Amino acid sequence: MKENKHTFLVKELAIYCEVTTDAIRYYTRLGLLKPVRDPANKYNLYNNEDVQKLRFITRSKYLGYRLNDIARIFNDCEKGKSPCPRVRKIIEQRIPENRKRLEQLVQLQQRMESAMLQWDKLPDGIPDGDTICALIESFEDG
Amino acid sequence: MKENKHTFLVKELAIYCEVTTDAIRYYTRLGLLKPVRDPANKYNLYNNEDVQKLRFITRSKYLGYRLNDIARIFNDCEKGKSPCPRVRKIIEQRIPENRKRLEQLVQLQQRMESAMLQWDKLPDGIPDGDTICALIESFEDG
DNA sequence: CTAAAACATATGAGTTACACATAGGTCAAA
DNA sequence: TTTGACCTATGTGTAACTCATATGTTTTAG
Repeated sequence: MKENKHTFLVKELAIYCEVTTDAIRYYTRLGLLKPVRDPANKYNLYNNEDVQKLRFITRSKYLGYRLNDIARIFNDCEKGKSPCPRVRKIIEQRIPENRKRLEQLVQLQQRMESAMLQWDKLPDGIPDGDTICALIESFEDG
Repeated sequence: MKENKHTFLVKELAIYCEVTTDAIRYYTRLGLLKPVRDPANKYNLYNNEDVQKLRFITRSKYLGYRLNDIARIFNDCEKGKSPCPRVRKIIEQRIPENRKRLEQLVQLQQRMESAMLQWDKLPDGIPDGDTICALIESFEDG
């Protein structure tokens, strides 16, 4: 008995699922959500399936999936194919990617903090022909 | 006696400074580099000042500055104004921003790894009306 | 009844820093 | 002279929206 035929206008769906109307419209443009058009006024009518999909999108993004990953997942489902192998494969790629990105950001953070410390003792420079910014040009790693 | 009037074509500069020609052209489009045009063939001729600027760009990016930050820094210099106060202010903003981003990525990493572990024991699901992807929908934090 | 407020639509620009592709002009070597 | 390597400008694609614009619709207040 899941025949709950409730429909939502975009803002109602936004409030219900705690996302912005802009995001919903964007997902709709991408074809991730497929609302029915009210012929009277051309408004988009979203239903329970869209609620489920939208929640799925939110959860997927929370796990690092991108919108085009999600599009492919939906595609698998429409063809009656299990999306799970794809889902596993994507996360296996994304974990090392993210680890790398993380390490880069950690190092950037260290450089920035190190620069701040070094610069605390330095005066501001006046631009001459040789120097653009005394602070940046004097920075040394380590 | 720094009157070294050597000039570089784009690829020469690229090799000399270890950046791509595309990047140099992009910086040039943005106005960060201002090569002289050879009237004979309309090629861009970069000089020592451009070498200095290009190296400055590379160092600045290494410290987390963005191209439009760098544009403003160059602007200060052209007006004879010290860019240092701006440089300090930017890095003070960027450090907490980056820390926040870093924390988000750490948490994402934890979620992804946690998901991988949970999913190792789970079979692939077949799409039915209720489930899109059994793995993603079964994921629980913590 | 009407006018304004609050909602809806589509569409295009802006964000970041390039990489890549296209179409075409230039130059050196074989 | 042709070929290959170089140069130019310009447009597209990337990620996931947000914001702005112009315009149509529905509801509500006066």
